[in-house]
Amino acid sequence: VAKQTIRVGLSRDAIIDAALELIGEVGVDKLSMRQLSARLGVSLGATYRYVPTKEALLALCGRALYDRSYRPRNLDEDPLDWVREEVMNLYDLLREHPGMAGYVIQHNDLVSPELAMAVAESLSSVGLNPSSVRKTGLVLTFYIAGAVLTDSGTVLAAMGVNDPRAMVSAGIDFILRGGQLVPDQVSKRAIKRTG
Amino acid sequence: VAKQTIRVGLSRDAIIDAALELIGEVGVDKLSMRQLSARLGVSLGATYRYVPTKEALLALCGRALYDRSYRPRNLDEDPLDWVREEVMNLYDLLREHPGMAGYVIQHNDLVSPELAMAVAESLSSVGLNPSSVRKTGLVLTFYIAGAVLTDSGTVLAAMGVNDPRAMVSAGIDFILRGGQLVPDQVSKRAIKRTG
DNA sequence: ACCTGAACACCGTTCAAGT
DNA sequence: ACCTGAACACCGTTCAAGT
Repeated sequence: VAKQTIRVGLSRDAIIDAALELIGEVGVDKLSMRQLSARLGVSLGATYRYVPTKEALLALCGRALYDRSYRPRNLDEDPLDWVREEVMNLYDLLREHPGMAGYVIQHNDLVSPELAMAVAESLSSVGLNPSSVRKTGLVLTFYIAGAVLTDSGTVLAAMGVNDPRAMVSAGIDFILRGGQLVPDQVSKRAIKRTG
Repeated sequence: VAKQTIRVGLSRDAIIDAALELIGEVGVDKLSMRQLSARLGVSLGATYRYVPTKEALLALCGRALYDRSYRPRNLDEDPLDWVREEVMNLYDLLREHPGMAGYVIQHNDLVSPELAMAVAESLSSVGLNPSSVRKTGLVLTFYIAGAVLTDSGTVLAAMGVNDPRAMVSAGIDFILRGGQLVPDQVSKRAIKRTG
């Protein structure tokens, strides 16, 4: 039978985009290489030309999600505000792609180091000493991981909270301020920008 | 052919134990119902008599892990010490069962509510007001989730930490004390047991 | 060079059939 | 009642064959 092979112009980026789109609809668990190839209008083997394995594809998707959430900090921007916004961006994106959060954190070479770096940088630029940067950064990084990983909506609902996003953000402030137990004047002095 | 069916005495608990054992060896990803049945010396169908689905089995394993980590608090025990130990117990168990952490948190009806409850209870018994209990509890819960989920060893190594377990524990103290930014006398007053 | 589609070795799940 | 093992519908991955 005569059958012409159309030049599809497939690319790794196109595959990642389609994968994230599909994940947004059905979640990571139900993503299959066959379904993905079908959506791309391409045979199964074609997809495997650009992506060595499903695992690798998911890693690429995780990285893509982080890249999409990333916005460089403006020089005149408060570092802590910036961290807060970065985290909420990632939070929203991960929530739009069910199952990616769990995947992203288990392969923590993806976003964790960069996030931790950004957090540490912003903390030290706010005037904290190295020791405080380390400890606060540690707590903040794990807090973010937990808040972003856990379906915080469910957990927070169980705790009587009805606005997850606001509450997660409040938790960030809590940590950045060194905890609610701190008297006001202390936290203000510590958080106020130095420049 | 003559073939006798031996009474195996299979049970749900035996299946969970074997599953956790297997997970400890190969991780959640490579656990298969066939391999599990083989280890139990039982046919595939037999396992499905006691466990409706693989998903359900994993949920049961998550709960079993939490139950194993749980130790009731002694009346004369410092509530915060108890929380710290509980968390580290769970931390160790999850680390011994690769992939369970990610699973446990995604199905957060498993351990999160009880952990959050235990945390909140111990915080209020230490003398914090309801508002502080909520905020500290929130942060602590997500921190624990993150610390336990993330392969903290890798992340901490990237941050120049060489003893993950101690560092995770230190993070708990950091939160319980309301952060390192707190002057000593404040944290001591806040953390000192009331009784 | 790029793509197809059949094939392989596995899954999770079900269910008639055995004792 | 409890268990078996074959069958079904899917996977991820590979690779000869086509253009």
